[in-house]
Amino acid sequence: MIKVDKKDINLKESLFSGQCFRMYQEDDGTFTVVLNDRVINVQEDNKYLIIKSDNEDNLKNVVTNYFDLDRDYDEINNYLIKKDKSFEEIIKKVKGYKILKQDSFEMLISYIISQNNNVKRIMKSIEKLSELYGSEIIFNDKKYYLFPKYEQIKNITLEELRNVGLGFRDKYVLDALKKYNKLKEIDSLNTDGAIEILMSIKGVGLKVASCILLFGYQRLDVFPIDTWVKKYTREKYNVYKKIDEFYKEKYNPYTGVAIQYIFHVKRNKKNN
DNA sequence: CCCCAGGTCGTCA
DNA sequence: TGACGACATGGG
Repeated sequence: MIKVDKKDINLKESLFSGQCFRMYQEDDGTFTVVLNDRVINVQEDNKYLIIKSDNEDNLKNVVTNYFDLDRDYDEINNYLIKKDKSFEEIIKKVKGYKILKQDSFEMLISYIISQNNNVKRIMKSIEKLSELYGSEIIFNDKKYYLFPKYEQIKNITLEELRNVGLGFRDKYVLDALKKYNKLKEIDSLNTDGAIEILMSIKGVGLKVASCILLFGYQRLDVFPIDTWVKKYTREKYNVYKKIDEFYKEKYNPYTGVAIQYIFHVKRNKKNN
């Protein structure tokens, strides 16, 4: 077991905000999250995150990195407020929400699966894929399955993928695997170049590419425009077209964070 | 049964 | 460019 300073993170808001698909709230109020290479259970008090895991190697760094605890969100928030006064209200509502640093390959496949799909079924599909092809982890006497590594599914066939029940998205996943090696260029590319490479994968459009870059590559300037954000932009600013340019000018280089805040507020309102 | 899901593709004007 | 239906599957 380890303890880390939780800073100002709100665990539940960050985990259950649609960016992550491998989190579970336990009956005792703690959260279990399947990371890239291990399973963690997180309990929080006022000041600390108390972490247990099947693998305690380097655990403090792993957790600090995953929850991005070392990033100065105050600086980002102040920047957004300076750019747009209406963020004072928004930030009050989303305080503690952070963009998690998730695995890029997992995000690639997960967000391809997410298209025209609902969160429940997305989670189920990812769970199935992990069960069939990922590594098994035993933690607290329970079995968990890590999201498969590229090497574990690179030779998968369309027929095998059918068993996962991805619907029409299975051929998109296959194309992503085929083009996997090209994605290594992403780190050396600017935003537009990175988006272009991702969109060369069949089934990856602007929205999915943006999610992959924001959640899997921590490109905080990249922002997914979805139906919620479109609605908000229409209602608040009376803007219908070129929404991407509109926001980029307003909030770069933290447009991704800004749009996530807006999305998060909208979604919470719906869930009440 | 019909509707929808954090979209994208193919097609046609 | 822009609009529009199809797309697999399961939950409401």
